[in-house]
Amino acid sequence: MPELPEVETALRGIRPYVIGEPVAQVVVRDPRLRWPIPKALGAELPAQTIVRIIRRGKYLLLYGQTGCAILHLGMSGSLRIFPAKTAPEKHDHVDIVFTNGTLLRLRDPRRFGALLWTRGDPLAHPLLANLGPEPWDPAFNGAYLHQRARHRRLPVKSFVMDSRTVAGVGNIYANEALHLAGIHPARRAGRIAHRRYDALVEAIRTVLDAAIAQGGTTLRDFVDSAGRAGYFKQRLRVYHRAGKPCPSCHAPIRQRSIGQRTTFFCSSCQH
DNA sequence: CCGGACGCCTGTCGGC
DNA sequence: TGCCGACAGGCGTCCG
Repeated sequence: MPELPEVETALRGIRPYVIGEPVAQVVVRDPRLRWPIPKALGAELPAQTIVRIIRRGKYLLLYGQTGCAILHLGMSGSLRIFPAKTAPEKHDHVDIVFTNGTLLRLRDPRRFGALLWTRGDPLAHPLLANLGPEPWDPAFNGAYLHQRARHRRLPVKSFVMDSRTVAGVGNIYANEALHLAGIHPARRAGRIAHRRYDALVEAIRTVLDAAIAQGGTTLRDFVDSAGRAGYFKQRLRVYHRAGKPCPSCHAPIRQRSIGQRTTFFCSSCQH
């Protein structure tokens, strides 16, 4: 599910409820996520206060005083704020209960998500150490992409979905940004001109900004911290729109698989 | 080093 | 109505 805009939506929703709140307890009903939830999380986080929350790519980092929780929502994860007495439902694997009578609840039906605990710098954790720049980082620009793509033969769509290239761009927004930039998703990354990479950087930022403004995209699972769906689905130009008219030229949107991921594009406007 | 394939897990949907 | 395969927003790991 969640790509950068959905994780950012989750962050903005939970932040006011979580920052500065002392943790009373951590309830782990099922530790079997992508990696087992470490015992240290439940042992150390209670009695601490969450002092800071940031997003890095698709990761959320919840900083306590002696360590940091690293959270990833995988394909189907979501975070909700509830009154502390609210009964859990199926797939509600973890609660972080605060002393003020609220809790932060992680639901993840497919359990591709992760919740880890580190005492060191979370940005140096192996899962985060090799992430590329954030999309709005000035270092993420056309020259950077053009340089990094040199001699690479993989499809540009796979190239931008590689988290080492840029953090946070998943399947939906890669499709959308490539359409906005007029670049065919199967084009070899090393055969795209510098100027077209300038356009792609702008397109990625535009699409992500717009999606965040709509509270993300809900295809099925995703809800924000208050349980509301995101509305960017209504603005999708190509994703899940096979056979429907291209918003630019009205030619039918095509669908094929690239890099084992479903890909949507307009063969008339994207080259 | 690079690019592609696989597998993790559960739920849903379409076709027969 | 029921069953069965295909597919789904991610990504670490393995293989050639």
